[in-house]
Amino acid sequence: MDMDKSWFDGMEARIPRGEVRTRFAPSPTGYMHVGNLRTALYTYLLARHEGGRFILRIEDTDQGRLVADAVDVIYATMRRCGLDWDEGPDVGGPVGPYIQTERRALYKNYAELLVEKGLAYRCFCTEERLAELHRDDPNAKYDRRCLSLTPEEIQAKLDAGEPYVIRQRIPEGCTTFHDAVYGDITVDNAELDDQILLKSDGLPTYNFANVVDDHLMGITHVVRGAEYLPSAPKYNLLYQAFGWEIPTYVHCASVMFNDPATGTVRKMSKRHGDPSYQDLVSQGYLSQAVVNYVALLGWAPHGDIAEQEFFTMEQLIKAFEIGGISKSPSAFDMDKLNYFNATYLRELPPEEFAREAEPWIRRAVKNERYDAAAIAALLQARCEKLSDIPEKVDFFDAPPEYGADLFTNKKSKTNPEVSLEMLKQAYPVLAGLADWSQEGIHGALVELAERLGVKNATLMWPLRIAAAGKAVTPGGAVEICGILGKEETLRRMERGMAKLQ
RNA sequence: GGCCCGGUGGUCAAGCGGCUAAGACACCGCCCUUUCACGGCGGUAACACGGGUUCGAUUCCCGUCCGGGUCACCA
Repeated sequence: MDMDKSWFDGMEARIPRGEVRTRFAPSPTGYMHVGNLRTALYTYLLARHEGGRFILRIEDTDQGRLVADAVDVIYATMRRCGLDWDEGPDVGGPVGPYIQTERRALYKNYAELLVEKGLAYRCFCTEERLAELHRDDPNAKYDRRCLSLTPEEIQAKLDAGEPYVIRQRIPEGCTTFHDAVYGDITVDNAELDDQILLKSDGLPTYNFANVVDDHLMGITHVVRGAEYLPSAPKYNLLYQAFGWEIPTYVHCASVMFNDPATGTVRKMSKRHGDPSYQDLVSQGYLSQAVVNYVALLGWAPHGDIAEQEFFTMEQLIKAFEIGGISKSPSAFDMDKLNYFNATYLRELPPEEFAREAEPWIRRAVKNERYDAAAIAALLQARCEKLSDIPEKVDFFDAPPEYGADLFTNKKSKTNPEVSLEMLKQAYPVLAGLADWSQEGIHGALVELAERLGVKNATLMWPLRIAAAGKAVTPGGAVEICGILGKEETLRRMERGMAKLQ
């Protein structure tokens, strides 16, 4: 079993030292969970805060779950969120390749190394036998049958071409694992299974690939979800087996989903239809808003900025500290995301908001005569997300059928009779108006209201109802009429008056 | 079920032995107003429970309860 170990020295020599290095290591599933996004963000922020490097690694060792173009989804998501990486599959780097399937020979070498040291062993048990074991006792761990195979028996099976996996031999005793957020966690090794390191297809399991890659890539801080906490002690055992330095682990509590429909809270999952990052974007949420909100889900700033909620990426980088990460799970709250999104939307320069809003406006307003930018101006303070838009502006193209009862509004002191009178008075004024700008319309109407001795609302309400046919509209009578144009406004007023005759 | 982790208002959360226990979202009220929003002002609402430790516990320890996570040739 003499093997050439020159590869080992070669790999070890490439490991970068002396800088903080973090990595985001998603598996390409085709979408990004909000929880994953948060992990990516924290990982990124930690590296940037420390002036270190942020690495992207693709964990595609599950051949049964390959999804086409999934890597592109990861790239696109991270770019849109402002998470730029220093090393990765596309940009390369000193410790590549950065895709696990392109590193397969490596894992095998390292697994064999452990076998040689007596810290791992080949297991020829079939999946059927393992299933049987499990059937007898659902909680059963592997019974180590293959641990007692003699060298001759092993060689014979190897020669016969029997498939096998490589398992780590878990020693007796207890293992204490240290986490930067949770502190020391100790478990009895008896709780741990002789975990599989190398699968029978020659690819590594997640746990093994993680340790090997994190080591070889010089990762100093591993940020990941708290769902990995129970298996974390196994990592120590692996690092110890290799004699490698253990990186700093930073576990983050999971993101739960607060479902307003059912009023229940549960772990966020695609399966339940909980929104992924892509879903949010397609619903008209801004990436910066999502990133800002998600940053605060499980982390809080400290010191004199403890009350700050709105952060640019630069500010997050400056403020981010491991000490601010919380230990308890937090619920993703749509209401709060809406608040963040609405705020970001409102703070956009009007032209930029108009650009974002136009496609959504045009879903409902096909008539090009109606100016999208003018409509957008009405919308900016009135929507929480872009997808709110179409239903708010549908009346421009098609005023709905409405009843005369809409003309009654107590606060505006209107009823059908008053409304008819107001429309009759306003009609000639507007018909004769030369300046059909919002200023012009506003001036003429305010003047008319004064002349008639009624409050502005008494005149404006019936006009707005006639123009839009809806009780609630973005913008008031002046703005709506301005966009509709004189001709269409007068036509709708006629229709309104007809209803009131 | 075993093991691991957690528990401040409905939600996100500050607090890290001594506070009238911040702030934000949501909710309610008032103001502004050309409907609705935006904006401004104000309000309701919390330390899961029981033992310790201490002059003093939301803060430290233990138990209970509750919640979550994890027990794959998936990551």
